[in-house]
Amino acid sequence: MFWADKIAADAQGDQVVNDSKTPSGRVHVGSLRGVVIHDVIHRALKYAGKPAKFIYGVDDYDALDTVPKYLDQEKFLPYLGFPLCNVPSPAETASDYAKYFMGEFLEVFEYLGVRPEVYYLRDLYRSGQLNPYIDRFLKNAHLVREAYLEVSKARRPENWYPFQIVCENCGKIATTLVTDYNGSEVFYTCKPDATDWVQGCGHSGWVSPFDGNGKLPWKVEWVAKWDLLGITIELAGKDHSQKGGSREVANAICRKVLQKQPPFHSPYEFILVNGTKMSSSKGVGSSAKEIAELLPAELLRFLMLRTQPKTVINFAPNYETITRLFRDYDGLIEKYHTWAQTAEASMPEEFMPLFYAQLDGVIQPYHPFDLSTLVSLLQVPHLNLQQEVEQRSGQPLSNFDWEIANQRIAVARRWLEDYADEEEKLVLYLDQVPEKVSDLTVEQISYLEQLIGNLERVEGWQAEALQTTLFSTAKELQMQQPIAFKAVYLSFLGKERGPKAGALLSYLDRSFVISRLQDVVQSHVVAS
RNA sequence: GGGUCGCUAGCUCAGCGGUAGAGCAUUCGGCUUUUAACCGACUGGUCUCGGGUUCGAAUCCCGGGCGACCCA
Repeated sequence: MFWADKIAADAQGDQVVNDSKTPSGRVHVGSLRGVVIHDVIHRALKYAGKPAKFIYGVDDYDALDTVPKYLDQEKFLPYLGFPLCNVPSPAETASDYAKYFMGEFLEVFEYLGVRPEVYYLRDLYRSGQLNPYIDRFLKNAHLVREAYLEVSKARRPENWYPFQIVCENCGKIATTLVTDYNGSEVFYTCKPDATDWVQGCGHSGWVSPFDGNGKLPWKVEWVAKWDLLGITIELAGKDHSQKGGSREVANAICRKVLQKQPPFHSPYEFILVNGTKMSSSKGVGSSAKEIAELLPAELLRFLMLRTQPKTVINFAPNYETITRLFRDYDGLIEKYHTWAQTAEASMPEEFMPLFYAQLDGVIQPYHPFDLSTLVSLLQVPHLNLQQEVEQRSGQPLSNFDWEIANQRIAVARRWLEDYADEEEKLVLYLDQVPEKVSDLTVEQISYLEQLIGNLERVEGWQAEALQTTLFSTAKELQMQQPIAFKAVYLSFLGKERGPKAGALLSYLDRSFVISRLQDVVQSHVVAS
């Protein structure tokens, strides 16, 4: 059974699926894995006929702990340690920092057809909804300390309380330490040495912890959210899921203080780019937004779904990875199409990743056109792409087929522009003979010699005629066609393969083509 | 130093107690014009290693190696 359906099958009663994110900066594609996983679990629940809802929390009461390098350091450094919702927005399009970056992320949600109910922690705190939990955790601070000690071996002082006040004097939340609670107010100090990345102002005093004056530490806050919102399913990235890690601490707090079972949990793996973890602070890899601009939504979902949550996804936007992704997807579409015509009862499991990759839950078959071919065609000069696509498809294309084809053309074009490196692009050797021609065999050289003569005589200089000449010359010498074509490609591209040779030559001047071929033949004579 | 997850065909992955699978690549064959693109076929694996449990292990248990990550 597909992993999400398995989770759905085991669920009893009403389900609330939750996921959350701290909007501390630009979001990486790796963060989408959790989003898609939770979305699919939610869909699987509904598919299984179980009542379920999907909510998404924005942890905007967390502190700004670093200023991302793509932002104005001078402007944002003074806000280090502030709750994210109290930091100004980098642009006027949003009211504050948290909304700005979350807004970017939510655009990607929309693009991917992920539509959870989004809630902001600032609202939960300021509206007083979390007040009962704040009171309870403060009164049971000893149990929270116990959980930390038992699970993560972290010893907290006897007067440590699980709460952080937004300093009334300097506005920071990261630097304050609560050391007492009298049932309605806490005593806190904004400590200069609380963290090694920002200094507190030294202010201290009694203040109410309620109605947004501060926040619970996030492992505790997590538990409060679970209970307040009735969350029953929440997975977490592997980083939080370690033994003694934050999720386990939260589970222990949940059991000790609330005496309730924590939600269903299972860890999921990262998405690596070129073998390293994506980190938004290091700026390695591609942002969710950038990848969403490259890949159609279904393909991006498919990327995350075809691999089980516990397996690492290695994603690099190179030729190999990208074309394989599309090929696998299109292959499944065709297979599904064949299966759907004999339509039996339930969908085989192999189609589930495809099914859940759809935005609207309907798989609409189409006549696929290979992405790698489009990448090639786009690099052939003077080519009528639409016409070429139609011709090669071998059947009339429907409007939907064209929609998909045009989408793929856009992907191929963007990939060539933004991601392809020189090795992956077509490079014409205009000024010099490629070194690789030394690989040519005697047979291939004689083919080129013969070709020179035939090309000098060819009427006009059109792609079709040239293509015919290439073939007929091979036939004259009774050569295998691939061997002949390789000789041509090596002479102009330094590679054994290339786009349609006739079209390639037609773009070049006859005199250049002939003199190049003569140079190649000559160099071979000299070398041998 | 401790821990979590992973390791299956060249590559990407499925299988998770009952005779090792898919796609792609490779190879071979075809192609009087689909030549980075078509068609057909065949290859290809002591399932990371060593023990154990079992009638039977890729699948469960223990230990080693390697990789990714987390905590110190």
